[in-house]
Amino acid sequence: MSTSKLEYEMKAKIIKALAHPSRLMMVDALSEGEKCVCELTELVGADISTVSKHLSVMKNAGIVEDRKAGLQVFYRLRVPCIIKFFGCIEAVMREEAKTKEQIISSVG
Amino acid sequence: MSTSKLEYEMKAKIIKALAHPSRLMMVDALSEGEKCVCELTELVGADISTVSKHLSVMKNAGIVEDRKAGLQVFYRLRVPCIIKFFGCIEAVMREEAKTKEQIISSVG
DNA sequence: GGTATAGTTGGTTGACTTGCCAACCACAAG
DNA sequence: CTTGTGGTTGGCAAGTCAACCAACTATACC
Repeated sequence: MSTSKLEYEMKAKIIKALAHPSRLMMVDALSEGEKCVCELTELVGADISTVSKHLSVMKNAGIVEDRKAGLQVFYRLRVPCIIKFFGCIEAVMREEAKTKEQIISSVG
Repeated sequence: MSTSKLEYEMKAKIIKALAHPSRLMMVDALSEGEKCVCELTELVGADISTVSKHLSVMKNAGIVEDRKAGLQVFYRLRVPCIIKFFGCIEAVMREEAKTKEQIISSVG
């Protein structure tokens, strides 16, 4: 089952949309439920225009969707499994920590 | 359980190392078992120096590890769960396809 | 030693990303 | 209709990334 080049490009676009500390922080927050831009802005501590752009990157990638309510815009995860993905990323980090430990103990 | 800014940065680094079509293609190939740089070069169809740099990005992020055997260097996945991650990315793509369908049928 | 092969590293160039400010749009409430 | 608030968009400066070529390292084999 060969995967086409176009498909890899689409996947890369989605993954790229997750590949930023502030965006990860927002996704983490959104895993608890929808949040307005103002809440996310306070959370990440950046300019609201910056946060808005981050959100539009993720929206464009299909990771989040929005809903306007009065003056506020609420964002939520469109595909909750994104959260599980983090488990594997943490596994990579644990592996790395383990390797570093071994290096340190072999030097010590 | 609040996650620190540093932790988000580390996770983002790992995710960023996956966020490229050629690198995804290589990870996919490596899920079948280790491959030498020459095989991966042929697979992605880029200059060998480009492929080598992609691999070093992933190695630096802890995604792959390498092993030298004679003239060749073999790379393999360090944390196989990376592959499962793709399942979720595909879910995002399916959701997106579904939404587009709805838009098209509502227009038609 | 000399030569060939497999990879890595350095350097350059063009393209993309990020973050902020400023300007703008949309809704709500006087 | 004006004013205020919440978001978005445009634009710029700084930084990062990707691809190739060229130069280099490392191993193998003669």
